[in-house]
Amino acid sequence: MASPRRIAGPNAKNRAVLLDAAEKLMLEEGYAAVSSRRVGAAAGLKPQLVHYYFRTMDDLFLAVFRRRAEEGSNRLAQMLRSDQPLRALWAHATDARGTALTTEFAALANHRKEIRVEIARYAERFREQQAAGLSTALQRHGIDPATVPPIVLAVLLTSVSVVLVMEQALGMSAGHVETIALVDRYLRELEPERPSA
Amino acid sequence: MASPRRIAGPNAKNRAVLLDAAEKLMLEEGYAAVSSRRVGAAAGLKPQLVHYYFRTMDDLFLAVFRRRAEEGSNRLAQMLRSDQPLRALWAHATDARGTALTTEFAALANHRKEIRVEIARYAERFREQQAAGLSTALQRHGIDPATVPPIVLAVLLTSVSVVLVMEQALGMSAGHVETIALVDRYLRELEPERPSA
DNA sequence: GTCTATACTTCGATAGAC
DNA sequence: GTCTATCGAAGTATAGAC
Repeated sequence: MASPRRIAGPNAKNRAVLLDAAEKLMLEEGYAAVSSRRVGAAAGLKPQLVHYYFRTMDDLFLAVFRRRAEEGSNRLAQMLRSDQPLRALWAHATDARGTALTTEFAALANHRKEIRVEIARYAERFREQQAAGLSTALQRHGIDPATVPPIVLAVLLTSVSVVLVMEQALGMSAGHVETIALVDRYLRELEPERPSA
Repeated sequence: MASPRRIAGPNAKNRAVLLDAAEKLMLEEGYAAVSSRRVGAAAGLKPQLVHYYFRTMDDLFLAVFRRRAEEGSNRLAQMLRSDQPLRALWAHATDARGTALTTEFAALANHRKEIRVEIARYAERFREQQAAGLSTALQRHGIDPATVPPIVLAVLLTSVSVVLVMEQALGMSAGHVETIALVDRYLRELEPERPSA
């Protein structure tokens, strides 16, 4: 049975401030740095307010995730509508900030059940949507989807970009430029034209 | 200036017990669960003993890492000597336990500088060694290393296996069997024969 | 509706006892 | 050489004041 404690409504004034602070902390110092005290300090508020706006710390994490998830879905749809969807997807996937946050959430999810199911559900939906978009893009380029199934392409795209970003954060670079060169070569074959201005 | 406190020698009797407990905790509940109290309890020892055998918690993490790293290097050399090195590498990379521990260390490294540099150094060495092994393996199979540079293959191998294992832990599966099928197809082309008994 | 005083738990680490 | 008593800081969360 959950606590009967009163909690702020979804549009309360300091909610967004706390969400911003939590996301920033998470990105710069990892999810373990996201404590009520640290978030409060970063937002210029008393730590107890975190528990007024979000019942538990997990609620806070979920709220941060949902805000980004919604944005991510919209961005994906937009990229798939562009005239160079493959290039757009690759550019977005290798954007360090976004992918780093995703990785941090994946690590967090590993030992928080409630968060895990929500992230997994979102990620699966994202992948299916991505694969569907890749499928139409490949057809438009005259590629037979039987050679490399679009869903496999989606897995590869995610895998390579996630690991490149992770390793970059660690200060690693072995094989990075060569891998990126290979992807670029592949992209040039499939989407040769620069977008018309 | 470090503390003048006395610390046990490297072969003190409870050291290995604590290392085992820490590694197990890390694997099952994530690095955040590795506190002196939890490790002590899991090892059946007083929590303060953790600080006798390891000056700081970071020292403990590094000791766990080094033990596995050494084993990993040996295993890699052994796999590269086998008659089906590609298959051996892939099987090892997709082993959930080993890769999960690696990922946990990567997450930990993200916000602990000392640990980060050591992990990065090891990972770079591991990749170079892997690429060198892949290079000879490909030559033996008559593949031109210019098509797909061995170091890129090493990056791809790591990327795909890391992400598959991570997602599996989250309960995701979209595209997994298809991706594994593609890798298997590739492996069958390169290393068609079952090893002779 | 918004915020604070406060309780209770767990953390890493050290000084010093055996 | 091995272990324990103990400290101060930080963690989450609640009850209740404004």
